[in-house]
Amino acid sequence: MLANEPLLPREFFLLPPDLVARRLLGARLLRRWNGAVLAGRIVETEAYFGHGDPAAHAAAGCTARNRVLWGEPGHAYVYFIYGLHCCLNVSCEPDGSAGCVLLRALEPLGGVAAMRGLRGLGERAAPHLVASGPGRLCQALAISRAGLNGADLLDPNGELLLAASEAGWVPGEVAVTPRVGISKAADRPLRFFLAGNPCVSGPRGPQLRPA
DNA sequence: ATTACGATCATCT
DNA sequence: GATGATCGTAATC
Repeated sequence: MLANEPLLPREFFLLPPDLVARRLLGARLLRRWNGAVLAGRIVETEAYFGHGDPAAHAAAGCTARNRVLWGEPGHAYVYFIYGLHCCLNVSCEPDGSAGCVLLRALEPLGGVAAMRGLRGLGERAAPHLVASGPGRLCQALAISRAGLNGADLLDPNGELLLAASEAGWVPGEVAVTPRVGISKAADRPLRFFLAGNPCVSGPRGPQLRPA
């Protein structure tokens, strides 16, 4: 059951988004769906700051779309983009600050057949096609704005939550690059991923120094 | 391997 | 009215 998983503590998300993004690598995202549990390891993240970050949605100030960013940390900010995709963020920083972390890719761990189905992939599709990329991640876990935007990811009874990595799991090297797909502040090194993991999306280099 | 483009719509100017 | 934290397909090198 999901309720037995060791969830991340709320304090984990009080830190600035770059630190949270870095530390979220290796953690697991769990989704209760249709009586099954879909699970994946977070292998790629991006940090967006609540202040001084023109690429962040929070730069527009508090609006109807992004208001969850200003609330309690550890909640889901889900938004619709390019007319057909959703992206999932985790709010961080204390109440009143709007930092967040975009979850960009998962390594599938459980419920993989269901995830392939949600993605419209064949049974033989490679794992790295299942949830690598923010839009693919949401499709693979049946995450949409309706229902999950604003959800508390630290509620053991919730449908979507963040669990610690397995006991004994050891993170490998972390790589850092500029963020993907943005036009403003495109030079800041705020994308983090597990070096060498095949489920990472997008460019894998050149890498900057590990944090 | 790399580049280009269309899909499609909520949100903001 | 323009833009966008993307993806899949197609074309070209």
